[in-house]
Amino acid sequence: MARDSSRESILDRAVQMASVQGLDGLSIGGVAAAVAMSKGGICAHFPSKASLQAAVVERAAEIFRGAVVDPIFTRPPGLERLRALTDAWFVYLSAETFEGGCFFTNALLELDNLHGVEARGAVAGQYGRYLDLIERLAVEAIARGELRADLDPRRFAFELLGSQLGVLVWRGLGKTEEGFALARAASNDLLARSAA
Amino acid sequence: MARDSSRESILDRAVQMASVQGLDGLSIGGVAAAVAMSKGGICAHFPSKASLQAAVVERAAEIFRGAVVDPIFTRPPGLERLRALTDAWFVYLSAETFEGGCFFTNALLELDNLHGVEARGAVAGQYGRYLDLIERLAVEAIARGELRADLDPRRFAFELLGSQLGVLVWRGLGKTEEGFALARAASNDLLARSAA
DNA sequence: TTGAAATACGAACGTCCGTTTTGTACTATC
DNA sequence: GATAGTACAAAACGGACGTTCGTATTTCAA
Repeated sequence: MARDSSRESILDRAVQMASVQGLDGLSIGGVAAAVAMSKGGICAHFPSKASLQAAVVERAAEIFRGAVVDPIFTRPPGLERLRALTDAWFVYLSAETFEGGCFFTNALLELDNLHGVEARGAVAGQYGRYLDLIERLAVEAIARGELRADLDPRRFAFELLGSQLGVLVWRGLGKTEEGFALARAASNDLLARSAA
Repeated sequence: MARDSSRESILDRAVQMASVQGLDGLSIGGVAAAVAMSKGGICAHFPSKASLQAAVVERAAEIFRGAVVDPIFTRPPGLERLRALTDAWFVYLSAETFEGGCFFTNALLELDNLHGVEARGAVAGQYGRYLDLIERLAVEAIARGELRADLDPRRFAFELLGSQLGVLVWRGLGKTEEGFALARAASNDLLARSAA
């Protein structure tokens, strides 16, 4: 098997497993069994577990960007692009892009106290970029006069994220559909009362 | 050492460790070292890891009730009691009642895909009870005419929880104080626009 | 003082972990 | 067709895991 395709297939599987078991709970032996390889074969591509974790976070970021971030830039800037982001996130979750739900929220809350895991910084960095993106979209919508001028874009991002986090909790309770309904209602309400 | 005091000291330490490392990441050897006992000594009190996890969840629930739930019933029912709950939750988190943040949110998102862990149901049950409590407090406030009659108490609980979840994410990003400020603002805004 | 129960230690079991080393197919180049 | 290099398997390493068991210590009642 060609080097790159093998590496990619390992990574794709490892990302899914990490989203379920956690980034720290990921095991080389488990990944090896899942892709029908030996542990040694995995270690040939990733010299250490930490390097595998780092590559998994980077791959998960690519998947997230491809599913949620990149598509919205085909839409016109401002409120419409902001709405596209919220829609894309709900699709991203309901489509089970990651088997374990939201890879980055899981990883952030798993690792936030584990100072020994190298990938922790990368996860926090990706998460921060996502929140900055929401904030930036809000700023654009304000500048275009589509959202209230006195709106705090940081708080807007906080509240929008809150709806998404709520879905994840409802999902953990086995009430995913109710969670989506509540989150859509909350998001729409947030946008409505933020409108200029 | 007396049986009960030993068991309690093991549990108290195990709860803190589980809030940091995760309920699944908890190890008997680690707990043993933390309380300066042998692994065998731990196993004498908890015949299996699953039984330790179950006891940890139950102990964590007691701690949570003691810190957040019970105190609010000294306040008059309705809006005041509801405000007391939000305040108590912020204190509960900022006081690091659990070293790892919010034990139950961590555990819920850790275990929601791990169907093999027995404690998963107990965690979800406790979480559901908390959300039901918020909803019930909202219903009472509505009945007393303090919150809008057309308010959906379930959505109110969803949005209030969203603020609390947001703090946990901000905490994971190393911006705990900003998270508290945003959450307080969001919670106050939620209460203001829900007022009758 | 003796006997029994409670309590915890310490060693060992088998399994899985991450990692390293060795062996072996295949592939491409000369 | 010999050679070099890649891609992976297989096995072994020390260590940590959960669990079990035998034994020592303590506690208390008879």
